[in-house]
Amino acid sequence: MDRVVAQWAAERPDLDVSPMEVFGRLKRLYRLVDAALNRTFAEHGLDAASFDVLATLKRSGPPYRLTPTGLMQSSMVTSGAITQRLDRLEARGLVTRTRSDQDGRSREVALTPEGHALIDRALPDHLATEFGLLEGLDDARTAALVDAMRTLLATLGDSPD
Amino acid sequence: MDRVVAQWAAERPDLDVSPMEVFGRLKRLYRLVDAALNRTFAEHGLDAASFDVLATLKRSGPPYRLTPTGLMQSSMVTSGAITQRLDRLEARGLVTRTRSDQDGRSREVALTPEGHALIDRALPDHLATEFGLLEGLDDARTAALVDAMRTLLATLGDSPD
DNA sequence: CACAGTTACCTCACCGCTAAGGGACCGAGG
DNA sequence: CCTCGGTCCCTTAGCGGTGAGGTAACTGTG
Repeated sequence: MDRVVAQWAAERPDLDVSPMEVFGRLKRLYRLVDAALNRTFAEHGLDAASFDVLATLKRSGPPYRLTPTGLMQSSMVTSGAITQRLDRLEARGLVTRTRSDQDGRSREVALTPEGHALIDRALPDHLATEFGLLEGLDDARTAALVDAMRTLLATLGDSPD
Repeated sequence: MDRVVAQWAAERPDLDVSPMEVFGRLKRLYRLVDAALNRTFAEHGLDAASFDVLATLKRSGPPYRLTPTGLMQSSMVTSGAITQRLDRLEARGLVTRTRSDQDGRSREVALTPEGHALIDRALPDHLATEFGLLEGLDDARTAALVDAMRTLLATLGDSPD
């Protein structure tokens, strides 16, 4: 990224490209982190999308049931994407999908015992990977990073979750 | 994200999920930023992938020529993705693709006058959008953010660019 | 100079997501 | 009741990406 900024300074000295220091690194960091986390997911036969659903159900606590709409909101993807994720997880026997008693339009997605077991196995490994990535960052810098991201998220109107 | 961490504390109090404070926000921030930047790109008939290629060619300076391999390395995508991006840009007359004189396997991708004009129009708007996103972040926090990301990228073995 | 290995780019099958739209269902107001 | 707008989920076409593999061109070795 330093080289990118230097190139722009040579080619378009009239422009202030300093924001690229932030967003260029953000993109690069996201991609590398994503790849690193996916390697751990793959060890458990998962990918980020499947892990996301299982983890969301798990951390919702008993009775480990959510609607597709709830999962959609927590995942920042469209309803079509959730349908397909659930198709895959259901086919593997990791979740069940049943009609809601209260509302015939709604479905209830629940973790099966296999789903519970899988997320309980994968989660500690996932956290270990994340800890490993943070190894080089001392506590003060980590706190500063979280603080800055929290501020940016507020600017972007990040509501819940 | 605060709620996510609280949920895990209730459901799995044995696990330290503090890294999620970082990586959960990173993912969320990336997605929101990506969406915001894409809106600006769309105003110029572009998307992030096309902008990426045009900007890389532009900042490479005269003679504004790079090989597909060079573009691939700078973009962190596979060669197949670059081929398709170039297909689209070439069809729109924004770049040309010619055989290299020195190496018959290699191609030279160059900006056309239309490509130059488009990236020159889009870049200032793009930077304005980025400045807008950083509005709420003071200089010290911005510097801390860049510093932390730089450290993490080093951990992840980020080499050039 | 022949050949094996490497490099550069492209091709293709597949995958997950989006966006748009459809069907089933709910509930408030005539 | 019955209708009608709104909600919930699913379906589908299309898109951009990956990963594996193919072809053509270059290079170093004997």
